[in-house]
Amino acid sequence: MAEWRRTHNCGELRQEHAGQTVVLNGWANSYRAYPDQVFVDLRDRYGLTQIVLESDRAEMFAVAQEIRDEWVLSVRGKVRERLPNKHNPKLATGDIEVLAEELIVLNRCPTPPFEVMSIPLETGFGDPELAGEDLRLQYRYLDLRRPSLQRTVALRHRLNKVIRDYLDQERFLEVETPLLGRSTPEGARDYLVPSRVWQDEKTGKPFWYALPQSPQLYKQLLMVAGYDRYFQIARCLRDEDLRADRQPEFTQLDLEMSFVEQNDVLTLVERLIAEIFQKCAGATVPLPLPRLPYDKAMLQYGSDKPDLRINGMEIVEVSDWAGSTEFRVFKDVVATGGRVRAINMKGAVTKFTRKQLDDLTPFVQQYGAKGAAWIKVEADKFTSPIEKFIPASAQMELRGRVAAADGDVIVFVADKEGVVCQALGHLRAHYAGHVGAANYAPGNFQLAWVVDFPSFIWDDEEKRWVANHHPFTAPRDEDLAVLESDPAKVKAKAYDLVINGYEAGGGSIRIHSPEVQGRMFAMLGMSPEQARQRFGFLLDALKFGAPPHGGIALGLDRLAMILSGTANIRDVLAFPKNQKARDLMTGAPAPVDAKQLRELGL
RNA sequence: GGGGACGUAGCUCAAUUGGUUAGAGUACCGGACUGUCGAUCCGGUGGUUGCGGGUUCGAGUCCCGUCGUCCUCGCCA
Repeated sequence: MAEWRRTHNCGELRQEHAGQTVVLNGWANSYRAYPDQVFVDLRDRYGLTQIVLESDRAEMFAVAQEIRDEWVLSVRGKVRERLPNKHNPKLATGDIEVLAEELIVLNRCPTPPFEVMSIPLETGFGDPELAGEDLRLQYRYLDLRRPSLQRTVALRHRLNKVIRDYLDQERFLEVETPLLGRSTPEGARDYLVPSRVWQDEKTGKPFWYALPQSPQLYKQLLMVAGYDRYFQIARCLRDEDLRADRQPEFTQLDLEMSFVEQNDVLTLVERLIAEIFQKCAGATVPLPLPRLPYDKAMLQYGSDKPDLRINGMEIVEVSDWAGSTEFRVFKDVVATGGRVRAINMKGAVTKFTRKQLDDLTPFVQQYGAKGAAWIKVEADKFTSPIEKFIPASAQMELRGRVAAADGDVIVFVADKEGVVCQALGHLRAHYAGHVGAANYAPGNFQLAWVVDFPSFIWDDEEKRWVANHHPFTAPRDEDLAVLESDPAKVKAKAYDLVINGYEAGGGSIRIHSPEVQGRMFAMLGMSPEQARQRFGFLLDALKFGAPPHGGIALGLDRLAMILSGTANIRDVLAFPKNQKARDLMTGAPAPVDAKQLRELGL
């Protein structure tokens, strides 16, 4: 058989190669057939090159006429400059073409279930008439041929490489930790793996491994072991319901450092982040990143991951004002310890119909609020269903409080504080684009650290304090004194990296003192025995000389989403699962043989 | 577990809001064409309107159930 292996790829030939004999391999991206000529655009990862096959080679030409989309071809031929006026500026290789002298069909392809690509790579990012996502997931290997997916796969590679290069330079060691571990009670549901070897003697049921929700425990053990700078690009698994930005298995950059305080971690990581944005998106991120206290984020933006691309539209506390109006809903909420807060949507009067204003109520009801009140601020009056409950003096005061000008729309939510935050936070994020308050231009990245998270949150159902982050997160030194007496006031040495409204990562300084760790477990309602049973090995390790340490985990899938400008996490994974955690290509999860189950005692 | 949207030709969509034989683009098949490049032109094949039931003289359209996909609340750090 003739030599068919490529000498060049489909994206690299230029005028300077004219006259050379080359061999190209690739997929037929499209074909255009004439009686005496067939044009084929040959595609690989690197680009498209036009092949011309002519009828003077009768045997070859007969085959060429059969070529259809996605056939795999090898073409030997001579590079030549295209005829005058026949250059194609849409193609990087558009100044040349390859006149085929020999054609080898490496593989035929049936008509694909959907059109892979009819548009040249360089002409646009969006693929027109993209087939349904479930169909594309079923034939993922075809979908992955599309340039936009090839770009994100390449981006993931680059992201990983930038991370490894940077952390290597910073003396970090990449260490792998087990996939098969022990289930721990806190946090998300585990994916479980039965043990064939270890079974309960009485029942014959297997014991279980758990797949890691994160390498959290291991990285702390590595710190105890003296590996003072560790990282891992680690797969994590959580058996919870999915969202557009969540997969059952996902990838974190997990890192941990010894002998550091919070600011050491933030400084090192934000330099890494700036490097990532520079090298993966060509974007310059100014350092240091803003540090935004959690309380301020919740008050102003109603979210612990605010989208800072939104200008203004900040939430204003008006509970005291609301209590002085005649509006019953406001008065009752304030009287029962709730909050009334407002957002001023600048210039929004002309942007909302009456119906759209009334639709604010069902919108906030998604988040548990009873409704949203609104006021149109016009020349010298308020227009609103609740206008009659607001005396003139209160109207004047409100204008000042929310800096209202004519043409603005003020929106209120009155409820328990948590509900108000969530409702107004989502309202702000949802309507910012509508009222033109946001700059969502591609390449606009707004990053910040959110710091000073509460250590504990009160679980109303279980009537106890639960760890906001996890039970190993260190409280701030100055809050240790009130750990037991006023837990609501205790802030943690915990931090989240927030980018464009996404939580891109989070971490904390860990407790390294067994004494403090004991107090923490006690606060969480865990007896020493229970704590020992659940985390005994870690508590033992901490006793054996644990250094002060802390770290962070960055969600690399989300980071890749942000860098590539997609809102769909499946776009940045080679082989994603769908929203019900199914792999539509392989059919997983699937039943297994009875024999396998018997061996496992199931 | 709850809420919402969607499901029509291989693919992407339409069908005047319950009315005759369900259309278009693309793909595919055949033909025409000496340079195309999202080729063009002519012709053709292709439909259990996701599935099951119901209402009606009549259902792609309305109702109930079910399956699937996406978004979302709960959940998840």
